[in-house]
Amino acid sequence: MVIAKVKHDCKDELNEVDLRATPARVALMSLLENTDKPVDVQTMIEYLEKNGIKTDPATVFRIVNMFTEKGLTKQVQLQEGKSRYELAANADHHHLVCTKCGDIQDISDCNIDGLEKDIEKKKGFAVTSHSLEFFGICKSCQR
Amino acid sequence: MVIAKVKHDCKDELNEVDLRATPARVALMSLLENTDKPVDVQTMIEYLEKNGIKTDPATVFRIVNMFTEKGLTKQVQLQEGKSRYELAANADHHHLVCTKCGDIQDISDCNIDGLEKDIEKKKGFAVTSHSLEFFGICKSCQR
DNA sequence: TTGACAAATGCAAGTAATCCGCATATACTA
DNA sequence: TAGTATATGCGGATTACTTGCATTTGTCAA
Repeated sequence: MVIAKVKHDCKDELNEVDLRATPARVALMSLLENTDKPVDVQTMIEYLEKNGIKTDPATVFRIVNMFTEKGLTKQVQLQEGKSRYELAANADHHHLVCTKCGDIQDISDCNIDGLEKDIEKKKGFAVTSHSLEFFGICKSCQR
Repeated sequence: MVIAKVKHDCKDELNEVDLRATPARVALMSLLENTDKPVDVQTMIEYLEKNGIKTDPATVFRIVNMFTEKGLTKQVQLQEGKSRYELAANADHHHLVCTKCGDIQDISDCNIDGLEKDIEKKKGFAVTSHSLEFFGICKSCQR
């Protein structure tokens, strides 16, 4: 059943958005489904290599751009000078970033929607997305 | 009096944080004081050149890093793959970024503080800062 | 099953943002 | 005004990311 779960085959998600199910894409979808924080490209490359899938950075960048364009993933920037990616389906949350150890936790229940509506009304600005991240020191780094 | 205002001399701010008042630093402080949206390094370089102040990118990066370290400025990232900087004294607001024309507007009155307190209580995470940005289409780009 | 073709990939080269070391220049201070 | 710590300029390096092109590979129809 674990197998069944993993093998539920990310191919379906890929086919749904008209993307061919190549080994690298399937593996990356699976990585994203089994990771609880946004993943950077370096980590993706290492994951692929560890799983015997030959690749190079250009391809991985193309893949995540394509995923994001097709709405499978969401690009997240946490002031690191690089991007991370998470499944769009799981993206209804925000992040707590520990500036000491780099750990990333999710938080939900932010009530930003009200603020968005306000903005639309007051500024005539059509909000399509927002980013909200908190930076600080996590529990364990506080000793 | 305009002169007086501009010449109120950013040197004071610089001296207060133990930074020497070099031409580039003074000019950049003045740029930041007279710009209503966060400024990127490219713009700073062009500004300095336009004002006859010879410089190079490494120096400007060093200056903004120093400014930020000393608390004069705040670094802002708007998903552009580069940083912008604004005066820390004016930083009690967030941004509306138009993904069509690139225009940036400020918004204030966000009430995030309550959420921050929640996080500290629930997660034991000591929040030191947060970033909140909205992306969408501005009034004029909507036609 | 297979063959054709569009779609992906690998590689090499290129760009943009940012940083670092070191020698020189310069703002402040006595 | 000289002395010194601090800034700067320059060259080179790094990292994230992109692009062009030739080759490979999913997919789908026969």
